[in-house]
Amino acid sequence: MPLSKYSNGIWLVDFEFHPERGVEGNRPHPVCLVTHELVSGVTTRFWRDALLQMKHAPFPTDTDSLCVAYFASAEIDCFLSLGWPIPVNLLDLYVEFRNLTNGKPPAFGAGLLGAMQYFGLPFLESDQKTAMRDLILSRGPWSVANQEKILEYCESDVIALSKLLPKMLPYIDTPRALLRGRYMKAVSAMQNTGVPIDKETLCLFIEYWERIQDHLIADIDQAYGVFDGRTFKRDRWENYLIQNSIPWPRLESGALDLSDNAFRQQSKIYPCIAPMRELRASLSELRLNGLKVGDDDRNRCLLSPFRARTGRNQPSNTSFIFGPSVWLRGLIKPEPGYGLAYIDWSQQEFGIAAALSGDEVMKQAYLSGDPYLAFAKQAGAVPQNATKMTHKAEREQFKQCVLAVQYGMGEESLAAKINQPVARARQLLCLHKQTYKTFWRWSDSAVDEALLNGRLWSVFDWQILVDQNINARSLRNFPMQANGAEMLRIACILLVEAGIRVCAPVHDALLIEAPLDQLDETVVRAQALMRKASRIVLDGFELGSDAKLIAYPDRYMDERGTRMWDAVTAIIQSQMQPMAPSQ
DNA sequence: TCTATATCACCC
DNA sequence: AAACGGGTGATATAGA
Repeated sequence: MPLSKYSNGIWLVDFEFHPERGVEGNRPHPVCLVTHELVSGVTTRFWRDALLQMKHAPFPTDTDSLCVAYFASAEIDCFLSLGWPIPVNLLDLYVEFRNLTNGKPPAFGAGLLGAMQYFGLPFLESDQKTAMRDLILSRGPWSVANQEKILEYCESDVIALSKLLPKMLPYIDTPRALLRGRYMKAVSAMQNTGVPIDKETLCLFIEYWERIQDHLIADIDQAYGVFDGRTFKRDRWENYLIQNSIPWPRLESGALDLSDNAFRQQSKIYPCIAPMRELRASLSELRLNGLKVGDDDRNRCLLSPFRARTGRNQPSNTSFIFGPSVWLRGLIKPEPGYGLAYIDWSQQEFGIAAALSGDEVMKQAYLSGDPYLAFAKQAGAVPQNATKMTHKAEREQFKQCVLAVQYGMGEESLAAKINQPVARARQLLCLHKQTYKTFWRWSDSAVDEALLNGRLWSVFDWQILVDQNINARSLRNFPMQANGAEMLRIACILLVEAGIRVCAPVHDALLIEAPLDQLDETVVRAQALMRKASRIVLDGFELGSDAKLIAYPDRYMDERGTRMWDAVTAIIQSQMQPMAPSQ
């Protein structure tokens, strides 16, 4: 990577910060900044009061300078909090270290400490780091001595970075690294925007959840007697089964199979099981206590970019509103005067597979607008004039077959999924192989490539290092998932840079926000940019998208969750009634 | 009583 | 060895 072109310097930066008022979900409150210019070797420290006086960063952030950080979205979050212009060129050594070691996890993790250790560089002990982090999170006020300690610590990270950069340079592919850096800026913008949440209802759910559970259990468990409070007891369930002479599937380990799947199977034969299945399904955890909602009622959390091996974001399920069950997405509600849109690419992985494999038949299926039905037609399983309505069952089976192929599923699992004999599943998989021969050659070649050369990579070179015993299903899936992640990153960059407020990325979808009078027009622009992102990743092949619009005062509602949402809100209503007079 | 593991549920 | 890709996280139970 040539650094000489950056005539205004190479600036290594690190902020220390804590969430505003200590509330997770709030924007960061910068405490201090240390910069180090690589060529001159000059290090400069800035405490918060100095930072607040500045209208822009205390170093050049134009096209002729390079800003370098470790997990740069955090640094950019601080830029946004301070209202500073964002650096044009951003290099994130965290992202590059993840890419360098992806698939072979470094002994000390992917943090700065892990990277330093990996390259044989000295570094601060991790317990010292923890102590310093706690000191910063305490939010002060700090004594002069402690301020000095915090600055010292911040500086030690910047100096570490200055040692790490030269070691990593030989492995860094500049244009791609800067593209990933651009994504980190978009990540920061999305984290800064966040998802608007109906906090009132959120608080009601948390407050009433145990009462709702007790209500449901009291109703149903009297016929079984297997609950101890809110806990389902396996041995009591076993007793119930013995007493009622009901056989039950077991796991490899000999334990009862208590999955919903087992309950579903047995419910068909023993209808008395059904109510217990319903109860267990509705009791599955609420998990809302960890949701990070700021004082302005917006869900903000670390999106954890590049955490997954395929390069996907991997935010915490409890912190992020898109983590828990879909019915809880009803908590997403636009602010007055605003609307939201959830835009997802249509059959993204199928489209990626078609385009990158160059399978013309598969591309044709994608372009038909209904790949699953098109597959059934191409395979000769339904007439050419078949529709979603006339051949619903066939379409569903061909759809499940397509999904099965994407995940590398075998015939037995597919058979179970579609509730058909294994022979039928085998036939479907055969039809896929016969219909999409070019795709299958491409898929085979990914496995060969990985085993031969030890790595696989996406179009912009997100790589995975592969050892001999990795399973072939992962390898076959990697090109689809990793390039899907690549496409999402490009879309985030394009939308954010176009000034669209992106609330969150969801693997193959984006949640965006706009004032109500601009919502329709913003969605049109966003969809155009998402098409553009697909062309960039797929060498001109275009993927379509579906948009679901939500206008204030409506809330987001996923059709899969409507039933549960209505049931829960009804119980809360009934529970609240007796309290009404006192309010 | 605390921790580790297995199992399960959920997301795309 | 398993045979559904990539994940996070809660809970029940076994074990220290």
